[in-house]
Amino acid sequence: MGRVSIFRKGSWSEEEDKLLRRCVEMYGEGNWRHIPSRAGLNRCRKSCRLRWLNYLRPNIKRGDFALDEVDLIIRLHRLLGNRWTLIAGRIPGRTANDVKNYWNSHLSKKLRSEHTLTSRCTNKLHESSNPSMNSRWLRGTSESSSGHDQQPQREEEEEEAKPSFWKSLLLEREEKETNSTNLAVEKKEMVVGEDDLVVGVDELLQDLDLDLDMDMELWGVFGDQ
DNA sequence: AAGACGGTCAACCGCTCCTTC
DNA sequence: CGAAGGAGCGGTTGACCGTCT
Repeated sequence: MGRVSIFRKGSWSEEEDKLLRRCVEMYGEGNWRHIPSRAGLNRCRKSCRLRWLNYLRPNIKRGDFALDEVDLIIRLHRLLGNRWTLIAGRIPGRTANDVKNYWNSHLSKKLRSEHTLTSRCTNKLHESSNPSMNSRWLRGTSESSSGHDQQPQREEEEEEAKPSFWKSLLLEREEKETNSTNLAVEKKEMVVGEDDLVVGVDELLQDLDLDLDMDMELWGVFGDQ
């Protein structure tokens, strides 16, 4: 016999938002068990918490992710994996849900397509003295190239400044492709690109040293030293 | 113009971790 | 020390919206 939830589900109304915001401002965050009744909401505590954290909380940034934010997400994801709250904690105004959604809808796809394009790009890298400019994905236009190599577009955007991390990402991926795809190589790759990563996440390492030390040991990153 | 399709994002679900007793 | 309940997290879903055919 299935139990029917007594709580309301689905999208939040403005009135519910107002009640929740007022309640949290009055009683503070935490104690989510009591929030629904205090606010007069027919919502479960989880729903209230999520709504507050992802939508109502002050200083939440909305809209597109800036380039440096994307940069940070990629770097942190390489270090932390899918620990979205930790990643989001390093990006002011962004929630774990935001980061997770952005990763799933933008970055994972980009990295996947990059994965398939890497071998092609790699060949060009060896031919060219200015390798990173040849791949479409580096310009953020990694749509399918319909099976055959396209002529490099030489439009004005060709000379647009390219974030250096894309270059390093490509080179790191190349390294990875060349070596192999197993976990051992993943670990090695962490070491290869370590300088770059560590510079980008110094603060994180300070804040999370215990947590990360554990991760790094698990991944063998510091074990090689 | 309209239906199909794909992308995005808010919200839910189930699991794990943490705290308290 | 173990059990129970609460809190938090990541994965997944589904509705909505824009674009394509």
